[in-house]
Amino acid sequence: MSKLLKSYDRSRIPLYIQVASVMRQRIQSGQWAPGQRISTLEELEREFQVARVTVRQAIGVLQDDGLLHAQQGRGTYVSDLTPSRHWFKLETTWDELIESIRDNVPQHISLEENVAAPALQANDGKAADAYVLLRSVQYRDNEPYSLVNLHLARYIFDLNPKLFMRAPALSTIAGLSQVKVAYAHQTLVIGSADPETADRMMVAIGAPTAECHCVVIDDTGTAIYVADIIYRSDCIKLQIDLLGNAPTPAARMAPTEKAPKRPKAKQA
Amino acid sequence: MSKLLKSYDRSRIPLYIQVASVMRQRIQSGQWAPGQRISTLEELEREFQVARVTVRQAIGVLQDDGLLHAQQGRGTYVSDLTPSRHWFKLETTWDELIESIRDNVPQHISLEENVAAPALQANDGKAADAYVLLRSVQYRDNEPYSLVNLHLARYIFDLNPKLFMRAPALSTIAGLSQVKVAYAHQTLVIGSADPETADRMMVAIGAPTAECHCVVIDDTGTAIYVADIIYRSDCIKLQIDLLGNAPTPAARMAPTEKAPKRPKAKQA
DNA sequence: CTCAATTTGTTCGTATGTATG
DNA sequence: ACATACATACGAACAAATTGA
Repeated sequence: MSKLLKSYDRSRIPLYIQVASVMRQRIQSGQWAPGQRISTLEELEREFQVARVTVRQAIGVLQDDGLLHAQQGRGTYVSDLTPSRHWFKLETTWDELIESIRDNVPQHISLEENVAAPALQANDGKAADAYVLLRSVQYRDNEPYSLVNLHLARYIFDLNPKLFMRAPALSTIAGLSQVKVAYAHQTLVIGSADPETADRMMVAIGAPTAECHCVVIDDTGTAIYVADIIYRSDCIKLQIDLLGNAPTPAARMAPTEKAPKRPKAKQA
Repeated sequence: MSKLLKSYDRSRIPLYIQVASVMRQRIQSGQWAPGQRISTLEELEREFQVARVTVRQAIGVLQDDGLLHAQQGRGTYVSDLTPSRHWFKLETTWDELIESIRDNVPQHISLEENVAAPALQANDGKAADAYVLLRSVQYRDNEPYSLVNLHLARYIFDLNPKLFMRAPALSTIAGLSQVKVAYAHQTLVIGSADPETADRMMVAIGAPTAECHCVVIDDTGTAIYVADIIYRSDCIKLQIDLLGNAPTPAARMAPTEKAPKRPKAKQA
């Protein structure tokens, strides 16, 4: 261990992983541009206060990921085509949210008919008499990006069970004229993947996740929709318009007159 | 390595750390309640498909953190007083944001007078002629929770340099009658701590962070305030009101007399 | 009180991974 | 590339504390 292990030992994570993590960040943020030659091993040794071999291990990790390639006698270069992270935009207003998920096709894992009420937080309203639990995985480009645990009030689900199994529940609710949505909110915290999540999201156990708790409350103050959604952290981006007058195109042009548009299937 | 290394080897992070990470999550989420006896070593071995010693190492980590205590012959228990995470609420509307940071005292690191323009993203407007760079750390209960890199348009800073050094820049801008705020937005992604961030935030290198990019654009389309803020991930909570009619108490009951009256745009 | 069942604690041997100089 | 030291992980066996019958 180096003499300057100051902030390293706050973590029990292998040094070369930590170094690789920082270098990955620099590449993804553009601080190290595609095609650019990065610092020499000696410079990196000094910067990170680690042994030469440790730096090389870190570089090895990023080479495996295709982000770097080292060449003897020349130096180490950032790959020309660093795959830009494809951000999945998490919308922050009802209309945009409905619009953005309209064509999603949930890949259902299970449907449990008689389940306990979901864990409700402050301002989540009161629990309905009965819930069904819908569990699903969301895909994009055949890659899983979120795991959904949805508690749906039983009587809401019964209004159109088939549609709830086929289309995003939120869109379906928005299209049900019998349902009066009074409040809707979500909270987001950063967590880490448990074994099941890790398995389904194809990430490591303990990898960072965004945990979203989304609740819809009807005009009787009942929480009719309680979704706990776990997103992979590496594909999530929130965009928050602080003044509510964003000049973005589209977004809310069409008043969601009608129900979900019969989602077209994307993946198998 | 066990034969069932299925999702483990997606990460090169030590197994016992991964296991500890999952158990910590269960405690913090309340799935393992305070005072409760957790599964036996044998059960945990089976669940995580790891050796006994590995489970014990994970438990050791959480014992060091004061979250668990094991007793020979009895079992392993969750501590009675698991310190509930005190969330720092990240507001999502202009008025609430201003209000929430009003009394913050930034702990300045540096002020650079002649710096290059900040990296601007889509919809961030055009760059000002000159910027100053203000770097600071935010504290709460003497614990650092965020690192701020603020690019402030030079001419804005010059309007009241002393105040900008003393109070949160956003509040200051909101109180400047000369400044017309046209748009304001922020984006949030999940990242990982580089060495400097790790050092200042007192977390491990590579620990997950919330990276917030907050931009204020004036009526000439110039980005006058560009803040890149890195939060510790374990103290951040976003609360998003999807319909904009949240029945939350307080928050805005007191008509913040001095606050900016200008931007009041809000959808019904 | 003793016994047996349960549960955590300890140790050994081995193999591989991590980090230094 | 090498020699060294220490960390990680496995499986298995055994020891020690607790509990309740």
